[in-house]
Amino acid sequence: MELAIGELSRRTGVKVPTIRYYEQIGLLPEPTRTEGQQRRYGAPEVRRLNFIRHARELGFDVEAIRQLLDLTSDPNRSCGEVHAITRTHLDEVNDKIARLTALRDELEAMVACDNRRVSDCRIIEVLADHGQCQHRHH
Amino acid sequence: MELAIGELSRRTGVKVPTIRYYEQIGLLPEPTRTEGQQRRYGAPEVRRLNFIRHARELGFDVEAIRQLLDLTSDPNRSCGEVHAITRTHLDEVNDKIARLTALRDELEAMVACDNRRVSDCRIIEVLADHGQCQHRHH
DNA sequence: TCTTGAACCTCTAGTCGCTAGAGCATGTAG
DNA sequence: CTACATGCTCTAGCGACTAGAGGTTCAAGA
Repeated sequence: MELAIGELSRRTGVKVPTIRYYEQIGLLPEPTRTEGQQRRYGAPEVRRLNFIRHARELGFDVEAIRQLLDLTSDPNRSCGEVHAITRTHLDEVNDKIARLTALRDELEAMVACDNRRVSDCRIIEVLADHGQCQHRHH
Repeated sequence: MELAIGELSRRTGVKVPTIRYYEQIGLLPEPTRTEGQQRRYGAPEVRRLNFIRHARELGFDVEAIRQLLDLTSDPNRSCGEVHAITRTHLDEVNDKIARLTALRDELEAMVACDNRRVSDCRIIEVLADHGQCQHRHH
């Protein structure tokens, strides 16, 4: 399987310039090239790039992804190191889920209220109160 | 209540330069100033800034926040407009929750595996496989 | 009242993670 | 063997901050 960069892009949903950017910052290894210097990729790059995309969408920054990728590329390394990295994210992720769930409830309430007035919608209040730990529930 | 910018920062968790930046891009109104040109804020700014912070943390971009803020500042406007904005985000939010939940399960599995080898951890595989069938474009 | 220093001011420039465009080269399909 | 979609490099721009230089203000303590 020999994929041009455009085909890799199509299969992963990552834009062509972004793929080149990832190569530039060392997230993707330098691929083989044709005589005319065009990049050619294989199955491992598809997997790696899919991983990168999903990790990015889920809020991991490039440095964290780099660490995870480095760790897993050496399969003899102890899981404890991955533990340390993932642990940090686990709390964040749980926190995000909690707040997104609260937000979803509010958004659904707003979507349902449709013909009424904005003044009846509580989204602003609820969001503004969050950090205060004072929000009354409805 | 007359708050200096540093006090507003402490109460909202938004850094001082970020507050000035929000003013610059029009997310926060220009506040009153002292004789010596220092900004002074009141309760409404605390609320507004808290709203902005939480909305940002939950992934709303500045333009969306601006729209929500504009809409709600005119309480006679129909909820339908808010509906349109929130509706768009509702799908994204649900999608994020779903993928974060999947990630959390994987992270928890990894954290639990501790002493074993990275090769036993499935996070890379799971994340790499996620978008294989269908990807949503935002 | 005066002094001191933390906190304020403006302005410019840098960061991260892309994204777009110019201008030219390659490679595949007809 | 030619057309032209796709590829290449390079530079510059964007969103949303963040950091630093260099100077000013304000409030608390002597």
